[in-house]
Amino acid sequence: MNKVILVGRLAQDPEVRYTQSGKAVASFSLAVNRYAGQGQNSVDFIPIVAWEKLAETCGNNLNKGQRVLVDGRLQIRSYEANDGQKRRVAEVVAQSIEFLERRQTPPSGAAENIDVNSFGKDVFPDEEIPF
Amino acid sequence: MNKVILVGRLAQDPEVRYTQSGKAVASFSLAVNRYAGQGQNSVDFIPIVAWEKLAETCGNNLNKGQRVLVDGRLQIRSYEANDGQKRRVAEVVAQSIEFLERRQTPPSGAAENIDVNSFGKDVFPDEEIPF
Amino acid sequence: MNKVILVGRLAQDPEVRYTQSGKAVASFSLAVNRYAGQGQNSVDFIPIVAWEKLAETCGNNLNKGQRVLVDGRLQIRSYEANDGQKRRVAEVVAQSIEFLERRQTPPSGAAENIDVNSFGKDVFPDEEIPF
Amino acid sequence: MNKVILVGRLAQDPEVRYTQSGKAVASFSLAVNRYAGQGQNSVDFIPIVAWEKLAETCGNNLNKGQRVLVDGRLQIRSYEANDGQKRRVAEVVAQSIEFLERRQTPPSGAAENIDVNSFGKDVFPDEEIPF
DNA sequence: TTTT
DNA sequence: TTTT
Repeated sequence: MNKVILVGRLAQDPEVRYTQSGKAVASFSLAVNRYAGQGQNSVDFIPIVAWEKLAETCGNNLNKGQRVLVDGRLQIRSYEANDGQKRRVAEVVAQSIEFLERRQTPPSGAAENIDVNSFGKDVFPDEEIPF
Repeated sequence: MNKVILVGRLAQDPEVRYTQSGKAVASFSLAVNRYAGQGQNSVDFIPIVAWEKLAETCGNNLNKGQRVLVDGRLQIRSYEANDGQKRRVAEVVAQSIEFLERRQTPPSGAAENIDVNSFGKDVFPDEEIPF
Repeated sequence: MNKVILVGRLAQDPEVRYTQSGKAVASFSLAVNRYAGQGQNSVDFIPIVAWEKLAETCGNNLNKGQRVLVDGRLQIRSYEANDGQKRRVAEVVAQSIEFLERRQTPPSGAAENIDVNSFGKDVFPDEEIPF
Repeated sequence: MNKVILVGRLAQDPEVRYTQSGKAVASFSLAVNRYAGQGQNSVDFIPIVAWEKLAETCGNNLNKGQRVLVDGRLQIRSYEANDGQKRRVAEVVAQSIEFLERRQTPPSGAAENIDVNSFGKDVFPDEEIPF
């Protein structure tokens, strides 16, 4: 059991890249408000990653500022930093994303609440992420 | 909504420290197995933090290897590294912990499944964590 | 661990009643869309119950049609039906409710996304529910 | 979003039946302890349903008394009672089940913590359940 | 840095 | 109908 459920707003437009094997990967930062008691609210900026069809759905339908619900798992990934040091980064690998509002600037005919529940349910190994 | 639910085993005994204001903080790494398809299982080592009464319950009742269910929220914390650089670390702030098995080496009379659901439900601001 | 997380729309205005001891209880039915594959979507109407301050917040701020996120636990309650038979009903006891959109017909100055995370965290016994 | 996460013990051995179309369906009641404050613990007996491969895994590996974690969704199902009246029943449709302890009376070589995460992820319509 |  |  490794489950994460977040509601927040995209802090940026999703970036979609492709692995060498051709898999789409979307990544963005999610601003999640933290209720810290007496009017002292703060924010966590949480890195989100989505793969394959779900990645493309994100790229095509999500924009900075939009509110979403992300259902996924928390993953710790190791990478080599510029100074040659090994560092760890945590990110949420999205398994499904629910759109909680229509996009700010509707380009085509984006319906409210596109359900992507059927995409991206697969679990991926620590494949080469191109970023 | 910022919810994390994990089932895993303590990768180490909990360390309990105290803030300057006297609050207990327990921290440990949780080994969460990842089902990566065809017998290719791997692990995420996820940093867990608990506060106050829940921290003390952890210190008194948990040991390396024990399996627990952690219910909490995902938090990104900034700190200054040794080289003066600002770095971010993700950790799960436990709101409750369910013990899924009795401890390996029962010291007193530790019952199976001590329910700590009533402790530590509070949300803490980014207070000075002493580690 | 008994956790339920639902996103849906109120199928009706909340009804607020009071127990003999004076506790507020709100109840409503939540329409939760079910993604049933190939365009075959259906709905579950799930009974929600909220207590005390959270009940009052519901009564004052929620209306039929509004979309909310409910975080709670699943409870089975026994009652005696009109024909004298004992029957069981399942309901979700809300621990917190996040408003995912401003109300349809703003009466006062209802802000978007009122956070009620701090209310209603308590667990209630099977008290006499007045309905 | 319709998510339910429960930890409890099987109140009975799973019953496995088959629909007319040949799909396996397992059902059992899960005893979930409720922490009701001051030593006043009570229990919810929650109906669980599993389909197909997951149903068979349940039938072959689970017994009364075993502790499991159920991850699923809450579903309201209508049926016609013996007296001709329409009635509703709530049940949790399991999407995955994690075994939190080895079975009481190991028949073959049941390993601890068989991971069924890869089974039963599909969502089924309100198909004819044979019970 | 790591658990079974 | 019920688990530890």
